[in-house]
Amino acid sequence: MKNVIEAVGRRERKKLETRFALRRAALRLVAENGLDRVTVADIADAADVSVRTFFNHFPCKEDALVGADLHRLQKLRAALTEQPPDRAPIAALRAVIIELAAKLSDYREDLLAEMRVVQANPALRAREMSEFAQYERELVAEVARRSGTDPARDLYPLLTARVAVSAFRAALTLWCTIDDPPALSNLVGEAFDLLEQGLPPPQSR
Amino acid sequence: MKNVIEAVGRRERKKLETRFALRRAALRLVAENGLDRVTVADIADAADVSVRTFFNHFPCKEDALVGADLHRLQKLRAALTEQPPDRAPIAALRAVIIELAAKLSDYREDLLAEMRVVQANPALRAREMSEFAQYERELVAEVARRSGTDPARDLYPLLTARVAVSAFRAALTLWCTIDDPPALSNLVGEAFDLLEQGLPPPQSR
DNA sequence: CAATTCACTGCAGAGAGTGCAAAAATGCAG
DNA sequence: CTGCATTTTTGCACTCTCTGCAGTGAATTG
Repeated sequence: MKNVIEAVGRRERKKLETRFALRRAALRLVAENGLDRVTVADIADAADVSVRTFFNHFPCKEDALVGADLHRLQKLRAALTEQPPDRAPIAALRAVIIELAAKLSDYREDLLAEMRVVQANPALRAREMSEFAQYERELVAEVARRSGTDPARDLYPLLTARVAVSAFRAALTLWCTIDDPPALSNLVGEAFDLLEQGLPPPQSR
Repeated sequence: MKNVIEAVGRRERKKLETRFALRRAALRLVAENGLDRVTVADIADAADVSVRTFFNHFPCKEDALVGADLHRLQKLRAALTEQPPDRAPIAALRAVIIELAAKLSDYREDLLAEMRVVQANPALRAREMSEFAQYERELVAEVARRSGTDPARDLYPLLTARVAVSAFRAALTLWCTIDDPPALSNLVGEAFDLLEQGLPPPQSR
């Protein structure tokens, strides 16, 4: 939840303001009372706008809480495309995901708050999962291109993309969960190390 | 969608009948018209029961279409617990998931139909994803136990469980997608082979 | 053949979400 | 500053989802 509002005109700025106000209010209320004990009317009231305005910004209550970031998604795929073509897909994925991780490091508190709310509500978990699924789908196509395989006939691209996202998710979860965590990028690196070693059991490390 | 109704009394049998009738009607109608052009009333009518009855069987419209199978979930975890303790977690996961795959082989047609509907509707995809997330959570705990690690401090169990589910999903997707596929168990085995080799790029295979 | 259990039903009501047209705020040219 | 176009916000009517409750009838039990 970035408060950094870098828009130009007042109109755009105000629009973003109400959007963030709604998002903030939604997160706060749901954290306090639980998803199904908060109505859209409550959220709109707390943000001091009408219910209709809420639905102008978000198609449904849940989207005010999880909000998929399409912009980031496209940038991720672009970054992957720009990786050197001789790099193995799993290595290329590692590089771009570590890059992404570096950008997230500043938002640990916000991510933590959001994660708590999401974890507590199955309906939100479902949304978050499908957000990650979007990432997977984008990456599958790119892995297929890089490796010259057909995702409709070969397991490799599907598996590799999904596994990479799993690594990111695992690192992110741990990073938000534990006290005094190492850098997110390091955790992501660790996860990819494990992957590239074929997930050896911890005893043999 | 198994028509195998193995219940005892007439009452139970009829209950299952209406449940399956609702499920069938829901799948058919949504396949034909799309999720948001089908109301619960439509589904109930098609299954010749009241709307209220629909909600006695399913908490929401979507659940009539994806239906998480808690029974299977518990059996999977139990199977994992019973694996020999000296087996590496990834190998134990492989074994139980291949076992699960074998049980699914008979239902390819039904799974395919369901998958088509699910793929076409983001809201259903989200639900399916969260169903898989349930699997992940069950498996995390068991991997942690087997490997003596703490899922709150170590990446290993989280990553391993999620990656195993990714392997299963990737195999399942491919199995339902391609014409004349190999046995699902073989695809799952292939996926785990790739994992245990650290996802080598296809050129080096 | 009672007595009980349980799936099913209808109804009333709260909440989610949409379409539409009017009102308010903003941006811009003269 | 002033009028005009654009965009955001708003209220209203409406459909659909989902829940609680009370009642009916068929299946089950003894």
